[in-house]
Amino acid sequence: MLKLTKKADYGLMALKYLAERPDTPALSAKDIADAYGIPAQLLAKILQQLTKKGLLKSHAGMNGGYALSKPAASISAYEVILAIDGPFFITSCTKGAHGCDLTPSCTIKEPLARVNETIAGVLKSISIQDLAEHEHPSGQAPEPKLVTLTI
Amino acid sequence: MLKLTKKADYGLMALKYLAERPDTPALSAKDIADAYGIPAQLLAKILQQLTKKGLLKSHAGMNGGYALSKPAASISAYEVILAIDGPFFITSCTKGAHGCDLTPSCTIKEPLARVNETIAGVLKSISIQDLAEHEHPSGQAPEPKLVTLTI
DNA sequence: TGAACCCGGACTGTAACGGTCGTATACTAA
DNA sequence: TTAGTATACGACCGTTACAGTCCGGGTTCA
Ligand code: SF4
Ligand code: SF4
Repeated sequence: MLKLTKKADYGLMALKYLAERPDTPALSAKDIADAYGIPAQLLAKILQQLTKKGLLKSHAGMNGGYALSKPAASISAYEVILAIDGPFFITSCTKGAHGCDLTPSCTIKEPLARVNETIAGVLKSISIQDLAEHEHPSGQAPEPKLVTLTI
Repeated sequence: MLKLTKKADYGLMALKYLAERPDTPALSAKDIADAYGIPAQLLAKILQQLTKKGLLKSHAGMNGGYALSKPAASISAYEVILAIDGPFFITSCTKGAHGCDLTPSCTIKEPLARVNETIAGVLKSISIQDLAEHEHPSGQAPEPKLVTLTI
């Protein structure tokens, strides 16, 4: 419950890895997979999905691989999760697929939808660059962000 | 991914239902289940868990049932989820159970832990009373809350 | 006593997740 | 031109967690 998919997890790791090496033209899926110990074939598929959604640019052939299609600061964790796992909802009453059948009688779906929106806001406010820059050696506090929650 | 369990969902509904009827001594699991269309046996087990965690008080026998053990304002959604689904983590590297095996090489677990903490904060700031009072007929905005996020 | 209620474990079907395999395609360096 | 390196894509499968059911107990009260 309320757990991130490992695929999304891996995707974030890969993007961070790319963000830390902005000068390299492209990195192959195998390179990134080896760097962390992620199953290579699985990572490959994840990167393909990210490419299809426009977050990455791919290049086949020798010395090919993947590169960010946007600056790291303008890629949010939300986009990544969305691209990999599809639209995400805290509850099962999504209106899209087969939602729960007691939607009409339910009285908490509106409040929960706000919570959903809030969490999405949290994810949206985190960029890949935030992840890549997470080293604060001198101990100074990084940028704190504010999220508003309205029940 | 990132989806609330239906059990937790049902638990929140039940607590809200109880919070709206503070005068009744006790309500049986079947009563609440019938009110919404939740499978009765399933709800029963959920309420038992909540009782074991101290969020509810139970009373067996005729005219028995469940009642809140605390005022609705002091029960957070976080507690409910925690009681039903156990300690929740966004990632799989919990250190408790069988976490993912690439924890040592992973470079994003600390930032994600902060995100986890933030989401937990969101849940903690929502009380059952907030859910029960969600009717704003006159259209006035309800209490907005602030959550700080530090990457 | 018995009806109405709580308690708890065992059990099962289903679907999503994590991961693998195989093959087709694209590019490029030699 | 050809070999090698890479992406692209779909099919496949084992495991696990979730949602729900069943049943044999205990309690309380009328
Ligand atoms: S309708 Fe209510 S019970 Fe059903 S998934 Fe949505 S919030 Fe949960
Ligand atoms: S260690 Fe890294 S990859 Fe593994 S679960 Fe934690 S965050 Fe995800």
